[in-house]
Amino acid sequence: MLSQLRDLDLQLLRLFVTVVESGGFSAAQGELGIGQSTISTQMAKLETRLGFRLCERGKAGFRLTPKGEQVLAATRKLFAAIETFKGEAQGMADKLLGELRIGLSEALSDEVLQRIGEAIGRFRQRNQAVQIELVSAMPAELERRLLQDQLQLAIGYFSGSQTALDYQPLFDERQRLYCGRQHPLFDRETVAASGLEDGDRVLHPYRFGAAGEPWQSRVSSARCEQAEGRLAFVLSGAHLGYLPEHIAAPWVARGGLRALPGKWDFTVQFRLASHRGHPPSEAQKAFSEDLLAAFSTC
Amino acid sequence: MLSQLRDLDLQLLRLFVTVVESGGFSAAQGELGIGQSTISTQMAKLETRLGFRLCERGKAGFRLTPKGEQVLAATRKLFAAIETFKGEAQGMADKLLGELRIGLSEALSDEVLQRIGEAIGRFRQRNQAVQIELVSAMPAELERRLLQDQLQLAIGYFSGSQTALDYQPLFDERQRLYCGRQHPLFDRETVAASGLEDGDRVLHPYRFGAAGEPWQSRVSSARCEQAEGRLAFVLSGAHLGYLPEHIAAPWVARGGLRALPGKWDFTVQFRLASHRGHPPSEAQKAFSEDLLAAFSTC
DNA sequence: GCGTTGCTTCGGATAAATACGAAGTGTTCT
DNA sequence: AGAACACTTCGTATTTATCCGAAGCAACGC
Repeated sequence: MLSQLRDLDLQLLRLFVTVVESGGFSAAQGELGIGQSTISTQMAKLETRLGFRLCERGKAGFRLTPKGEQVLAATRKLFAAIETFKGEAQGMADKLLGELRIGLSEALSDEVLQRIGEAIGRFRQRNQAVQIELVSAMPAELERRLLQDQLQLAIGYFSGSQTALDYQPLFDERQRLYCGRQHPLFDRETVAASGLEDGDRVLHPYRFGAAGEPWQSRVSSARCEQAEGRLAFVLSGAHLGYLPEHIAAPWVARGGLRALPGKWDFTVQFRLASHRGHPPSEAQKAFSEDLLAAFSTC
Repeated sequence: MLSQLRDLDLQLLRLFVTVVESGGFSAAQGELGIGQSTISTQMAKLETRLGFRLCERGKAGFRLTPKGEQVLAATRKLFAAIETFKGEAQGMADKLLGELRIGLSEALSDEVLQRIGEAIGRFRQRNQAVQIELVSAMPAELERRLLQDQLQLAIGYFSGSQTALDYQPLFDERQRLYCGRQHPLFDRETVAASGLEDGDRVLHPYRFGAAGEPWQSRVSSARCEQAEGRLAFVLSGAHLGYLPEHIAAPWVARGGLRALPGKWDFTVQFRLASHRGHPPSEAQKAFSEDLLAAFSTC
């Protein structure tokens, strides 16, 4: 009646419930591990805060007052709510939350997509509720977005090594030099280096990594960043160009493309990039793990 | 992750919410009235207990972590539950609860029943949720049940004054001496005291209170506790007997009964009795008040 | 570079909660 | 009547919580 139940003391309520369950003050002292005088004081404090008596505990044993009954019920409800909260907080401790935006380079092979799918599968089996967004873009764009924290992770073949970014190797992709059916070199058994010098090559405006292309042409009147566009140039018969094997393979099978000898091949390393500056979220760390695991068997 | 959130500190959670609403530690120090170093310590404590970080508060302003968002939502739910509890406890403070068993003496007049009804009406307008039970029984039985705490209150004409019971006067009931049509005294204009001595009186085995009956007969071959039975004896014409006026009135009107002169009348006091030993419940006190108020205009 | 801001950490003062035991009260049991 | 029991009250000790200010750190803006 007096004070307006300032900051209801859970410990007092817990004590009250224990006392009720024990059926008396002195009976509860074992359960609570404190002396009965303390219990008496605490109960008195609780009753003062509430403004009414919770139990009769005179001569004739221990008995809840009607209000005591009501308070007991209300307290149990409250404790249930607290348990719920604790459960939620507890379950949250080792749960992955937040969102994850992942950039993917274009023209990934089926096998790579398969493995990325596997990584997502692994991740989804974790205790998580993460919003995942996949974004396809060219490598330079991916790096830009990483630096602006629009992406947390990106998979692609990245030119140099931006010091602000962290790279981890995922897999290698073989790039071969192709010519189309109409190209003069298409029917040649052997291809001399001199024969290549005059070739008009499709340029990739984006620099491949350290493992540079073994051949640079003098002439280059075509440029395209995307593999599809480069394929079109090569199919024209007017240009030579590097393509990933998995893009060219079906055309080679149909006789529309031919790979020049292996000595001009090179491999590009696809890597997983992230922003070095900010500490990664739990979700990001976990997904990176899952990605690396999925690609570990390459 | 470490400790299992031992006894979740509401104050810490309250602080957390305030900090979020203020949008930062130093911004919250005005709101909370404590220094920012304290806020920092408290937040760190909360985060330790939960096992994870709730917010980022470096250089670039204040921002909740995903888990922080979740905890914020869970905390608000918890606070709602606490408010509910406080509301219930608060509302209980001045609410009447429990049950009330009230004994009523038999053969109450319509007017008395009317007033008891009025008392119940008053009581029900209070802030209460009391289970009321009415029990009709003879006065001796009512007193016995009061002493055994089977009843909290009883209304009746009680013989002596049991020291263990507390009595409060409610109203007076006039008892008159009646004879039936067949009785020799029925047609006498005047009735001498000597004429009464031979009357065979219906005895009431239960003693009326201090205001004893002014006439005791020598002969008494009939006894009945209930007014109805005494009425039957008197109607027989063979017995004289005391009856409450309200019981006799309709028979007098029809010429079946006649009241002997007023000098033999006496009044019985109906009283409200309760067990002196146990302190009365709030509900009992309230109902007693309402009863006394209802009868105050007698 | 240098000051500002926002937070963290440390040490120490103060206030409050929590506890115990002894003494007291009132009831019940023998 | 006296012992036993259950609780209350009182005085006090000890632990714990709470808070402040000073110093330290890192990032940002100028």
